[in-house]
Amino acid sequence: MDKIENLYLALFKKYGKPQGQWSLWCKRPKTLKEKELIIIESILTQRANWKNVQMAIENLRKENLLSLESMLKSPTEKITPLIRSSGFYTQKAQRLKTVAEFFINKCKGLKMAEKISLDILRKDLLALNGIGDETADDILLYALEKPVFVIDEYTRRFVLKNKLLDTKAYKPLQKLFEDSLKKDYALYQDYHALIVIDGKNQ
DNA sequence: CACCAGGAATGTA
DNA sequence: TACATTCATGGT
Repeated sequence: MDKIENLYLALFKKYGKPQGQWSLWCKRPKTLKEKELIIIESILTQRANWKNVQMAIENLRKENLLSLESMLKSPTEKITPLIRSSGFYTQKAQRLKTVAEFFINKCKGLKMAEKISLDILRKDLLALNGIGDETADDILLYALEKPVFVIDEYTRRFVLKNKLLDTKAYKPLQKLFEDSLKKDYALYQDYHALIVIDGKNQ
């Protein structure tokens, strides 16, 4: 009888498992390399459409820059022109370096980062320049497979459309989903992806 | 030619 | 807390 749960079932019935761009982000399990790619994509996709992000990803791939390790070693001036198509390229080049530095140096690698508690990790990510609520949760949910529900513009429209809650604030919306659903990262991944897929379909 | 796309930081009231 | 502005490209 829970509305949030029923809306998920309706979306899944309509679209099935998230496809296309989401097939990697919702893949389970993921290799370490795939997780690093998702972290890089989560930065590049900030206020950018997926097609433009993929052009940047291809450029990075040609230069073997799709790992956090190589990203950290590469000078910012080398990254900037490669990610031009994703927009805000000066900022994003710096943000990629910041995130790579965090996971490689501070966490001693992605594998070690996964062992850190969700609360600490989220706080540390938010302290980084260029990482806000949404990007932090993208990384936590899709790359580190932590049970946090991602709130974005599509989710806000979804909540508004279904009259679930009358606010745009991040935390209350996140709590709305997390309180109504089983604490399951796989469910959170698919649900959020389906909300975006459905939103783009409108 | 105007508007928008998986945002975030900064400043103002 | 709630807006407004800035950063910027490629697609429609």
